[in-house]
Amino acid sequence: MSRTYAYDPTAPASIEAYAKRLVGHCLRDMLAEEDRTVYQAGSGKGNLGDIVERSYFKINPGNVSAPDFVEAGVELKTTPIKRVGKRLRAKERLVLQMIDYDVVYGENWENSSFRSKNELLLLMFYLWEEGRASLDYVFKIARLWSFPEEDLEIIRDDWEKIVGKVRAGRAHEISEGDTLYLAACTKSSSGADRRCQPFSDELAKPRAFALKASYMNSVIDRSLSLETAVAPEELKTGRTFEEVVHERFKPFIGTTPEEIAERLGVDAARNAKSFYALITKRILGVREDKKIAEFEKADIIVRTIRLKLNGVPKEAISFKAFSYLDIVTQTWEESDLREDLTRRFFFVIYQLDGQGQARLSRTQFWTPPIEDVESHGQRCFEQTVQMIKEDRAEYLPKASENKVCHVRPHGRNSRDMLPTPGGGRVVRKSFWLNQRYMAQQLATIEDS
DNA sequence: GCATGATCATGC
DNA sequence: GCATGATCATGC
Repeated sequence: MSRTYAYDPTAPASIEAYAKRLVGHCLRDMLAEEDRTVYQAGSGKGNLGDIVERSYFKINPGNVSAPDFVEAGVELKTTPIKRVGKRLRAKERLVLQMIDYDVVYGENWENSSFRSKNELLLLMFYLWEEGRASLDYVFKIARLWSFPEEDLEIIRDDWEKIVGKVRAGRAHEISEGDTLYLAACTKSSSGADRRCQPFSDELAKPRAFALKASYMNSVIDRSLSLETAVAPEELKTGRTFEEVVHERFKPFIGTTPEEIAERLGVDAARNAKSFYALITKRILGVREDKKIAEFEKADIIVRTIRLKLNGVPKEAISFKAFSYLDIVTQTWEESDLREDLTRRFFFVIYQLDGQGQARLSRTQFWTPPIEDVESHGQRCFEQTVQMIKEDRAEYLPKASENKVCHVRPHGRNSRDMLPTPGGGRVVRKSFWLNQRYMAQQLATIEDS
């Protein structure tokens, strides 16, 4: 007998979309009458996590080593946050899994049950409030979470450290302070509860793998600062993410930024340097104080370009300033410049008329052609490094010397300087994409 | 009119 | 307080 779900239990995206329906609501709003009365009567006393699993998602997870949504490989975690001043903080650490001292010592990281069970989490954060019934806690964040590569490196080290103590017969000496993100927290019903460990006669406290509250705070920050522009349903129609994004801008083509601001209710000063960025966010349906989730996740650089009558951008495109001391230690292959030039860009392009009035012209995704990057980009980088090493940081490659990019000041003012390897100080600078080059690129990809 | 140098406004 | 993305100013 297959039961019917309000979501597709084999598809993480569908599970997440269903989970997000709970955001802004409490369980009392969402559950059928019979479910509510069960929990009010106390018979299903269980914590909020149990109620979410059984009554909201209608799953009945029992297997401790498999994820809750077995087919989708998704592990559901319901966890409280609290208000601290204006911010939302984790109320507690997030317990992921009991540590079985007799099993874990024989595992390695790659095939550990920790990894297989926690590969993809569905995090449901609710706002805990003093004195409220748990059915009335309001959910704030619902999202899939897989550990970013850089976090996973540290979590692996943490895991190794904890398992290392078990292997050394020192499970009784484990401390949460041993590790950075992943901790082995004590977990017992009674304080006197003790377990055997495989390589020592000493009894150890029962412990569980848990993400520290500080790590959960970073997850909360990363979740709240992002807002999705394109809903999963919009991609079901066979359109690509990029097509959907272009579509959003279409109704505004030919109109001025002032008109767009008016129509979308953007109340920002026209002279604000973030004016165009705000318009872009509003067109994509993202609030001002949020970042555009898809662009952040895909590392896409969003920039506004204003084209002069002759089709050349009014301004060059800057990257962030570099450190003279740091850049001379980089090789081209692993340089920040190469990384920047191999990223994808999303341009919102306005055309300026004879009076200097801008009108939205089109939007364009763009990645610098790799042959340009590996030739002109590399030459610009290597000349820059060479000249800095020769203590000539004042004379870095100019736009007239390179087809693709150049180096130019990029600081607060001419007194904003950074140390050079030669012991001097030179005005802070960065790489910039040449206006001419961008004009040529935008012209050739115009109708793609 | 463009290349280069200088600086601003904002958000974190 | 400062870095970043954006923009202004100037000199040829």
